[in-house]
Amino acid sequence: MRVFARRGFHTSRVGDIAEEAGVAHGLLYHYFTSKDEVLETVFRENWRQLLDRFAAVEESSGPADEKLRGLVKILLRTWANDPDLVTVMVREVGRSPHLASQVDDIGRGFGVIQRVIEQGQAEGVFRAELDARLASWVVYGALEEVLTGWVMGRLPDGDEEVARAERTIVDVVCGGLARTTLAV
Amino acid sequence: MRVFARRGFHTSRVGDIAEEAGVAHGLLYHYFTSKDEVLETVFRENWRQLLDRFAAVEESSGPADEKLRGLVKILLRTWANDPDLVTVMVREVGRSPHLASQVDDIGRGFGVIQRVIEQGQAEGVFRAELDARLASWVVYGALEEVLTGWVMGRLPDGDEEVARAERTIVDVVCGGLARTTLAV
DNA sequence: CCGGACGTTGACTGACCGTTCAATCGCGCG
DNA sequence: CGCGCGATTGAACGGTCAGTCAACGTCCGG
Repeated sequence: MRVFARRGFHTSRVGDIAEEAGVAHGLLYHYFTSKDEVLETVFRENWRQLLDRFAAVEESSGPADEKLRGLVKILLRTWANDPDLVTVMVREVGRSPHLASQVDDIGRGFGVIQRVIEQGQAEGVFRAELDARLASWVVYGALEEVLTGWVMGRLPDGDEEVARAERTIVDVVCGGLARTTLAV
Repeated sequence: MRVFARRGFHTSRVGDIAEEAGVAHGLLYHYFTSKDEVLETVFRENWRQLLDRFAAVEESSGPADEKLRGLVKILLRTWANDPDLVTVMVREVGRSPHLASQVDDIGRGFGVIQRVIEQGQAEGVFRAELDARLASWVVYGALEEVLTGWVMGRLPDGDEEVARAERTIVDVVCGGLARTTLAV
């Protein structure tokens, strides 16, 4: 019943959504009260999955930098699996006046990143003088921008590219947070 | 004549823009052929300024990490000076089907960052094994996300905050790119 | 075979908004 | 003073689109 959503951007009209789903647009209003609710549902459902995977990484044992790598992987792999979905999430999520619940959910994502960073600081792996909250935004921003680049077709796509991006982001971010980096 | 633009987001209606400018909405069409052209003009004009300042930094003498710090400063200071403008740039620039010229201009911005990074690699200040192009996206993404956080009111604003953000971003980014980071 | 409950449809509506344009203003020049 | 022309206005238009609703199909239980 939500199959229709995982394809396509949500800048589209109600008619498009319905067509994608193979039903008349009127039918949408039996399941959702408004177009916005469709988007919200899709977003929430998928973001929740992402949060679950984030939580799993956070709760796993291991050093903070490995966890951070795990978080990066999750986001990039999601892209590889379902570009259209990522398009929606990245483009619509950072958007304007959305419901408080969505903001909360997004905040939870940042919270995970922030806590991992703080853990790293406590362990002495990451520099303690950095503002963990800001750093989490930096990390997320880096990820989102690369995803956006793919979505917009302005960065080359492909499996190797995803792997390369994963390496680059992890290197920069972990290196930047790290208390010490060995010269190569 | 463009005073009207530096206030407010461009998700607004033509009427709003005109009202902001203190003229009747019909008058807009003596100066611009369409609403989109207004946006494009505002964007181009301001982005050009930003590019000029970027270029100045790039051409200045000095180590790459200092230049990078300079670029970060430019973007964050722009925010401090004119939040509304940044709102427009950040929110509308990453957007979908815009003119090729705009894409080119944006690309030029990334180009500057990329070249500074490459310079750093050539100088041995930055790790050479990183993909400079991807890294430039990472850097820009980090900046944009923090700006977005301010725009959305989800990160605390204020002069000290801007300064703190500048430090955090520079630390993470330069540290991450750096060949060696000294333990603190 | 009937009835009604539920799923489904798509023509229709009402509002919004970008764009047009005929009418008006006001300023400078002869 | 008055003519003319660019600047300016805002009512009207047309298209688009989210949301409504009355009608129709289908399926099942009695």
